[in-house]
Amino acid sequence: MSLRHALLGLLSERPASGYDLLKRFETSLATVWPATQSQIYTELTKLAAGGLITVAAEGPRGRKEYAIADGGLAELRHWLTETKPQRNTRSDILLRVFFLGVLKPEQARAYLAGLVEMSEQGHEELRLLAESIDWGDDDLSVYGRIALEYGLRFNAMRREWAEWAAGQIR
Amino acid sequence: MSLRHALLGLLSERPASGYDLLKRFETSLATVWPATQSQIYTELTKLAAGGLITVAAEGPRGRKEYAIADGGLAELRHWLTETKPQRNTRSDILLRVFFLGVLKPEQARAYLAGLVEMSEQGHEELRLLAESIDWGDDDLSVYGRIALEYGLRFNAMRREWAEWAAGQIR
DNA sequence: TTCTACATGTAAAACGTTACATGATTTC
DNA sequence: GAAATCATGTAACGTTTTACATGTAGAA
Repeated sequence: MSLRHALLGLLSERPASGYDLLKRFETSLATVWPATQSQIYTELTKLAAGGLITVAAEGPRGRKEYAIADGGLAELRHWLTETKPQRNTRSDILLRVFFLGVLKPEQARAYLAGLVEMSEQGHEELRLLAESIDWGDDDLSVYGRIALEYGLRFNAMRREWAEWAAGQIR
Repeated sequence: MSLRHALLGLLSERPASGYDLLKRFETSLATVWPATQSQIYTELTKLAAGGLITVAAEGPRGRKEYAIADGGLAELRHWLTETKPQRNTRSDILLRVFFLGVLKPEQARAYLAGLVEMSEQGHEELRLLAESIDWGDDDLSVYGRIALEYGLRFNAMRREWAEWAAGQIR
């Protein structure tokens, strides 16, 4: 049920239309919480029906600009402070590792080499993104920077691990 | 669609019943690919209907022992070598970080402190697990060890990151 | 005028979780 | 004989993905 919280979170920053939010999901949230257009519009309708957000303005082409309501902000804070994050996230990358024994050693190493490359690319993309942003000391900058740093460290860790792992296979 | 591959992977090691497989999902695969009893039994029926696995033996209490068929092994190898792993995994842990700005700084730091603790616990659990296993040099040992090492490094990385992040919040 | 971007909505299918339902064998 | 474990199956519900469907406004 985190999609609704992701939407509330984005709307807590500033009012936005479904279309605006979709763009945010495709960029900053893409690596953390992917969501489709279909899902976003459906959930916005439900949130508005529940009074957690309101239609603050209507624009051209049927544009509806949503704003977070007091109840929505309370729900967002409740989620952040009172509910525990899920520990288990599915990782098909790691799941595959368990079964590499059915492949020939060189195929298993090739898989791990692919992970090295994926991690390098991921790291580089984030590095460029970090460079392109003019970081201030507002909330978005501070927490955006923290999330981005996680990505950098994660990719570096995975790269080193995959290199080490390839060396374990004889 | 990775549940079917997880099942094929486990059955490639040795024949097993739905019940046996459920236990494997609750232990070794729990952190990587959680699955419920309901899901497992349903998928096994489908895999058997598709000829990717067979009922190799029947035991007491209606026990059905499944074995992987040639087609299933081919499908498993195809998945491992020809399909790309998903990059984006949802992380509600990281999603929350984006929105910590709606909390008071001390609440945000408390959240990150919780992540430090979670990572320490995760690390410790894996360390004990690693100690308790008698590692050989068979496939399962080699790849199981590699997957476990990932968990250790991941938890260490996350712990250090969360500590650093808490220091970024004024 | 044509293309691109803006903008929304719904339906069907696939996947995942929770709950219900049942019963046999083994162990104490 | 009771309790724990082994063992399977299905129904209802919620979430996610893919696909279909439609139309407007602005830019070139």
